[in-house]
Amino acid sequence: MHEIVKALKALADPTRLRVVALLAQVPDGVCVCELVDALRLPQYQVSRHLSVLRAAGLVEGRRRGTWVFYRLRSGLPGTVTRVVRAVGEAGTDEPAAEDRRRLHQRLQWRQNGVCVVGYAPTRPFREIIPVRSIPVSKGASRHA
Amino acid sequence: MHEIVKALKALADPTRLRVVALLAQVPDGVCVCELVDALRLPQYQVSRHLSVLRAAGLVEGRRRGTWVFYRLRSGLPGTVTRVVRAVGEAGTDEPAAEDRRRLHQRLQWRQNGVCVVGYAPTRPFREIIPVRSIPVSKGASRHA
DNA sequence: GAGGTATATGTAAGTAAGCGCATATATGCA
DNA sequence: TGCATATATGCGCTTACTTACATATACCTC
Repeated sequence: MHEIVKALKALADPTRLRVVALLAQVPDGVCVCELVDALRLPQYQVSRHLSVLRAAGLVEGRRRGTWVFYRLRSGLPGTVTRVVRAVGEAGTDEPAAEDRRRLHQRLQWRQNGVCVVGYAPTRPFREIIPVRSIPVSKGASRHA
Repeated sequence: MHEIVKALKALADPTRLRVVALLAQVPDGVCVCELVDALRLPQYQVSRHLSVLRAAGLVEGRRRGTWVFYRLRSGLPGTVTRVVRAVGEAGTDEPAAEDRRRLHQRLQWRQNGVCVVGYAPTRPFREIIPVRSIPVSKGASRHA
């Protein structure tokens, strides 16, 4: 019961719902800067929300070089999984569609399946552009 | 999206989870005093939590004489329904079982399918006993 | 090591949520 | 009308959450 409450508390926030909806789109994981672009939120806010989700056991992050890729955790208790899945499918509605659009646009910039561009430095948000060229480091091509 | 956040916020509380798990047991509804006995919580707390769930659109209450019967609302958005259902099934674990046991014991006291006894006046909680005899009023036998 | 980029976090301020007590409202009955 | 029971709610207090800014940490490249 307590596990579920933790999960629900973590999910009971519009921004975190958006994050989960996006993560549900990319099973292999999304890096923070990609989320920043898709959500149009300041980086520290995205990180903070991710840490809440992580503390609740709903997501896990894996470092790959400078970047950290987050994805939904598998192997959660049945009830939690059902809730997360239901929430992930909430991407069927209005504003989530915009997030998804921006995310998929951003994913186009990946090289060898990994994120290689930063996020737009400051608000006001402008269209996403590649920031620098490929710093692909050792073993970068294994992920995704 | 906002509907879901409201629902999740309402569900993200251990007591309200217990309430929902109990309501999921009795589709026709449970009166407040029955919940008070099953949950072993002060009446004002149960009422308050029910009002939160009601404000979130998750439950509805119908008056029948002095009593108010609450039940899970039907016809919610798909995602919300899935979440509520998942949460309702959370009754599979530990402390929820005790709640269910007490609720079903309490439901035994019903006459013609309606609640006719009050709740144990004050804590410390003792075993549930009928408080007074049948005040069944007009049309009371239709419910449940 | 220096410098740059990506990500995380300490902290302070504003806001919301929960609890307890008392009390109000609503209904039934005499 | 008056009393009793069931339920709801206003209020103060405390605690938890959210945000924003600044800054720290981690990693890469040179």
